[in-house]
Amino acid sequence: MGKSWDKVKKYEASDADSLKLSIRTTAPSDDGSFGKPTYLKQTANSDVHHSTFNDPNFVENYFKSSRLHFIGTWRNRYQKRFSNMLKGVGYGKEFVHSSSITKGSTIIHIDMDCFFVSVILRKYPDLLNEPVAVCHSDNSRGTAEISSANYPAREYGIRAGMFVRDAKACCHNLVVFPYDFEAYEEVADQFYSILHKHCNKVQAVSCDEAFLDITEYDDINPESFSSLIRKEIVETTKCTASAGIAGNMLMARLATKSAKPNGQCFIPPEKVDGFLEELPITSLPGIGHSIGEKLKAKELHTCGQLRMVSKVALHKDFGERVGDMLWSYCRGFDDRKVEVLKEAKSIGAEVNWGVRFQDIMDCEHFLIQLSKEVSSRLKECGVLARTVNLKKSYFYANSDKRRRKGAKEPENIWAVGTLPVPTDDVALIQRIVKQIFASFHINVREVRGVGLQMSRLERMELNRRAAFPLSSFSLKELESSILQDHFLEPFSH
DNA sequence: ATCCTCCCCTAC
DNA sequence: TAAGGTAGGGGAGGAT
Ligand SMILES: Nc1ccn([C@H]2C[C@H](O)[C@@H](COP(=O)(O)OP(=O)(O)OP(=O)(O)O)O2)c(=O)n1
Ligand SMILES: [Mg+2]
Ligand SMILES: [Mg+2]
Repeated sequence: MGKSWDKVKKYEASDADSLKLSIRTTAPSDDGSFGKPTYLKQTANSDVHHSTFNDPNFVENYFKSSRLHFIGTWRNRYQKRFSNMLKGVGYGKEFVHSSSITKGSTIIHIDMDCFFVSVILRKYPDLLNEPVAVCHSDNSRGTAEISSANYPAREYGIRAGMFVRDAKACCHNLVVFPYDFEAYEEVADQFYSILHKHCNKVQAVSCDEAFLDITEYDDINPESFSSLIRKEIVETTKCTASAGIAGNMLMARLATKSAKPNGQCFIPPEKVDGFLEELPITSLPGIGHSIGEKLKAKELHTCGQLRMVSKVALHKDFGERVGDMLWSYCRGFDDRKVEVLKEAKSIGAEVNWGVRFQDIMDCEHFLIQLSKEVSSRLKECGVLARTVNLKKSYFYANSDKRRRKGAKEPENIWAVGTLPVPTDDVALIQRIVKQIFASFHINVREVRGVGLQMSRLERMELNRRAAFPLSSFSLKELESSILQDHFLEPFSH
């Protein structure tokens, strides 16, 4: 608590006057727009086309178009839709089936091939062997991100996350389609219906990807079983999936990648070492850019090379858990269990695109939208939260210096408030959020992103909500107990 | 030792 | 034009 507070304080001390002024200042009165809603104003801060400036319903509309929001919120929709299938099955730890002791586990990992592209190409089968991507923009100078590229496109080096202009530079003939989130949702439903029909231990990784634990299915052949499932998926969805079969989740996942597209791969225990020997360490799940660079700096590239490094040395360089992971994964060891259900620890929403505030009113309007979003997500999950975290309120500190340096990295500021009672009430959340934001004392014109996260979650049915309805606490009471959490104290005015 | 806070990292 | 969200794991370093 102390640390984050220091940050707020420090910022205020370094730029106190202009910031205080900007908070007190409403819209400039000399442009004739005073009193108009911001989205009708023309101002110098409206330098993005679609932004909080010209859309009073920005959060909702933005989320409707955001692929990352679609991916990020998919799990909640899945858990609701498949709650029947998920309830009865335990948390994966409860008991060890006898066959896993005698012959080890059998895990299938299954993942749709170039998912977003496959879904749209159902309507354009002629393009199946042409380079195709899904992206918001088809502008060959655009900076929209490629979401998914099919395998012909990947031959040109096109990858998810690339700017469309770079993808077009790789392949002049790249065909770009827009998103169709409803269709992805539908296909994902069909995909999971099939998986749950065939297996009772399904761990959903994402809308196009899952682990199946078939250890208990003694009398089936894993490869035929996997084939059968893939066949049913392609017949039902008209999209192909690839699968990996192995003795643990790690090897099954790596097997899938090697089998793509539209294939499957079984890695028996005796083939594990050979499979890993030349595999780049960066292909291991959990090893991304940062750890990959560290390893590269040590001239470590393949899993085979990594095996030469002692566990002690890995602990020293990467910490205990990451060190253990590297040591185990490069040997093909992985003792994670397929887990059907995991309880959420936090629920939040954030926007870091198109955020442009002219004045404090815009900011508050935006915070109300975010609060509504989070409140309704808490309700959907049947969960109440005690901690409000107005986090990652990005802004360019002291604009000029930073921007001229070309440093696009925004700085963060955040503060936490703890409620005396867990809540999902939108009015209460709004109130607290507004207070926290007011305490930031930042120039709202510099804000480029806002996030609201709630944690310390409690399941609704375990909570004695009926006995203590929110209305039995006055807002004043709640606010004073939040103040005791002393994140507002130093700025109380 | 263990926990907590404030981050960074990773994956889709 | 363009939609850079979401959630969990875990490390460093300090508090207990
Ligand atoms: N950076 C990313 C990664 C993924 N996705 C979306 C689009 C993908 O179609 C979907 C599934 O992600 P995958 O990692 O499974 O990628 P694909 O299914 O597209 O390709 P692959 O055949 O490698 O699985 O998630 C995205 O929008 N942005
Ligand atoms: Mg996929
Ligand atoms: Mg996937």
